[in-house]
Amino acid sequence: MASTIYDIAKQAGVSIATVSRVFNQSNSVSDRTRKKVLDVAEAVGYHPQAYAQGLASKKSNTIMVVVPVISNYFFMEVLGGVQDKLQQLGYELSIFNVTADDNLFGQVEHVIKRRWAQGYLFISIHLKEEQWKQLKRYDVPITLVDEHYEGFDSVSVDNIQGAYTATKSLLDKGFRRVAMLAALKSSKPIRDRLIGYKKALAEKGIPFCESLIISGESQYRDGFTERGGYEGMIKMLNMEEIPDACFCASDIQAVGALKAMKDIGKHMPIIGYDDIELSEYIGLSTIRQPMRDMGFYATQSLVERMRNQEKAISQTIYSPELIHRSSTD
Amino acid sequence: MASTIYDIAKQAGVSIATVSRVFNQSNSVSDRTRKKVLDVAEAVGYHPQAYAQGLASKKSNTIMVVVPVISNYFFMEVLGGVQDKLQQLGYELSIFNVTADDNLFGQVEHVIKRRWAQGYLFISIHLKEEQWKQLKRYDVPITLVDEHYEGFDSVSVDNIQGAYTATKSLLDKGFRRVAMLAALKSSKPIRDRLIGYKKALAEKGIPFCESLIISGESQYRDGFTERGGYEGMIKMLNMEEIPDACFCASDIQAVGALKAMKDIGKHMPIIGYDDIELSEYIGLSTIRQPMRDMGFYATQSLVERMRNQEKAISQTIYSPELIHRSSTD
DNA sequence: CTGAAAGCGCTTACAG
DNA sequence: CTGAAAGCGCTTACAG
Repeated sequence: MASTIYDIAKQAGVSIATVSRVFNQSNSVSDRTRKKVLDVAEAVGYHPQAYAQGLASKKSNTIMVVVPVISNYFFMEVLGGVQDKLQQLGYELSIFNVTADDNLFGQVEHVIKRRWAQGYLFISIHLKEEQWKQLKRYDVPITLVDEHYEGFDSVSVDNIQGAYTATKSLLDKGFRRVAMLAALKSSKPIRDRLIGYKKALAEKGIPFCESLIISGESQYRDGFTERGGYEGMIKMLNMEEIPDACFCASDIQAVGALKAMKDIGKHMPIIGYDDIELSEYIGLSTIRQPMRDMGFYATQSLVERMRNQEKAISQTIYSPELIHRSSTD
Repeated sequence: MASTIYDIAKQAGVSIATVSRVFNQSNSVSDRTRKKVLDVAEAVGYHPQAYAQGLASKKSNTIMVVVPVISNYFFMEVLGGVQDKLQQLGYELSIFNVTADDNLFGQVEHVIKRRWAQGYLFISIHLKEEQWKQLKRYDVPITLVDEHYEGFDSVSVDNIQGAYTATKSLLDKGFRRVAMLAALKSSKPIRDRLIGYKKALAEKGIPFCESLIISGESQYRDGFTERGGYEGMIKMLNMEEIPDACFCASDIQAVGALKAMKDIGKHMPIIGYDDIELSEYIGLSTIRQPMRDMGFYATQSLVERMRNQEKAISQTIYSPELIHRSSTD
C-alpha cells in the first residue's frame, strides 16, 4: 500500500531514473519501457508523492489562493473563475485562509516562506505599500485580485467609480437625501466606496452628511451580511428624517435591507453592489463586478508569470457596470 | 532570500538538529540556544519548507477537503464550519476540486495516493459501495460529509426524512397536487429526496404522479441554481393543471421559483431545502440542514481519527428541521 | 534511450 | 540538552 519509485523500478526491471521519467512525461523513454513501468505502477497503485517531488524538483505545480474569508459571495464567485481556468491547466489548487484578527502581514509572509506553492493568488488582501514592497523581495509569482499595487500583476474593479455610479444613478432620479448603507468602516472596499459616494454628491452640489452613512460594527465578514443590511436599514427607517434612497455596499446587505423595509412597512429605492447571481431574481438594481471573469483572468495572468518571470507587470482594472432592475423604480 | 536549516545552524553556531528542534517545539532545547536560533531565523526570515518537512517527517499537518463544486451554497456553509474548527487546531487547509465529467473514483484515488494530506474531508462525494471499500484499503483518515458508508466516520443529514417532512407539511395544509421541483435526477440528494416525497404521498394515500416531478437537465451545479428553479417553475405554471403547492429541492432553486411566479403572475405555496442564510430574509419556509455544524463536527471527528486511528467509527446523522416562514402561508 | 549518483531540506533515532 | 549521520522519495545533470 506504500510503494515507492524503488519498488516500481525493481519490479519493472529498470532504474528509478527511468520510472521518474515516465511519470514526468519525459519523451526520452522507449514505448516498451514506458508501458512496462506504467503497467507495474498501475498494478500496485503507485503515484509519485507530492512532497518528495516538490522537494526534489523545487517545484510544486500548486497554486495557492490566499483569502481573508472563504464563505463569502464575492470570493465564491471569484473562485469559480479560478477553477474554470485551472481546470484547463492542470495545476493543483490550495487555499490558505488568513484570519482577520491576527497580524495579517505575518500570516501572508509565513505562507510564502513555507513555499507551499509556485504561485499565489491574493484575493482581497490589503496591505500597506511598505509591506507589498517587502513581499516583492521574495521574488515569487503573486497576482492580486481586488487590490492594486504596482509591483504585482493585479486584477481589480474600480470601487470609487462603482460607488460613484450607484450614487449618481440615484441622484439622477431626483433623490436628494441619498444614504449609504456601509459595513465595517475600516474595510478597504467601504473606504473606497465612500469616496465614490461623496464624489457623486459633490458633483451635484449636495453637502455630505455624516448621519446618512450607516455603518456596522460587526467583524463577521466585515459586516457584508444579510444581518448587517437588515440592522442598518432598521436604523435608517427609524431616523427622524428618513432618507429618500439608499446605496447598499453589497447585494447581500441589500437583501437584508429589503426585508427590513418590508417588516417596518416603509419603502425606499435601493441599489446594491456586486451583482451576485441572486440579485437578478430579487429584482435588485446593482453595480456589477465581473467576479468570475476576475478570477479567470487573474489565474491566467498568474500562470503566465509563473512561466515567465520576466514578462511586464499588468494592471487590469475592470469598470463596474450599472445594472438596472426594479428595486430602484 | 533562500536560507535553509544549514544557514541558520551555521550562523547560530549549533547543529541543524537543534535548529529543527527549535522549530518543532521540542522542549529539549535550552532557552539560551532557542533564543539564539530564533533570533537568527528572524533576522534572515527563515521558515522550514513545507515539502521538506513533509517528506522527512512523513506528516504534513494538512487537511484536504475534497469536493465536486466549490461555488455552491451548501459547500460554502459547510466550509465555514470546517474553518471555524481548524482555526482552533492549527492545521493547514487544502481544497481539491474533483470535476464532475471525469471518472470520479480515479480522481479521488489519485489525490489520496499522492499523499497530500494527513486527513481528508469528503464533501458530497458519492461513490459506490465497492469503491468505498477500495478506498478503505489505503488506511488513511477520511471523514464523509453528506454521505454515508459504514467504513468511515460520517456526518450527514437524513435526506429522505427531510423531503418527507417538507412534503408532509404541505399535504397537512390540505394541498393534494403537491409537485416537486427537482434538479438533476441522477444526483444523490435528488434521488433520496424523491423517496421522501413519495413516502409522504403514500402515507396520505395519494398516488404518485410522474408529471409532478419537474427535473432539470443542467449539469451545472447539478441544477441546484436560481436558473434551474426559475425554469422549473415556469414549466410548472404552464401545465394544464397547475399544482397546488411545491417542494423545491433547494433554497436557491426556490429563489428562482419565486421570481417565476412573480413574472407569470401566479402563485403557489412553496417550501425549500437547506435554510441558507438568505432564506430567513426572503421569508422562505424550508428544511434546515445544519451545514455549519456539519462542517465543524466533521472536522473534529477527522482530527480525532488522525490522532487515533483506532477509535470506533462514528456515524452522525442530523435530523433536518422544518422551518416555517411566510412562503407556505 | 538508460543508469549511477548526488542532492533537495528537513526529521529523528542513537549516542553522549 | 546537543550533535553526527542516516533516511524520507523523488529529480536531474552527467555519462554512456
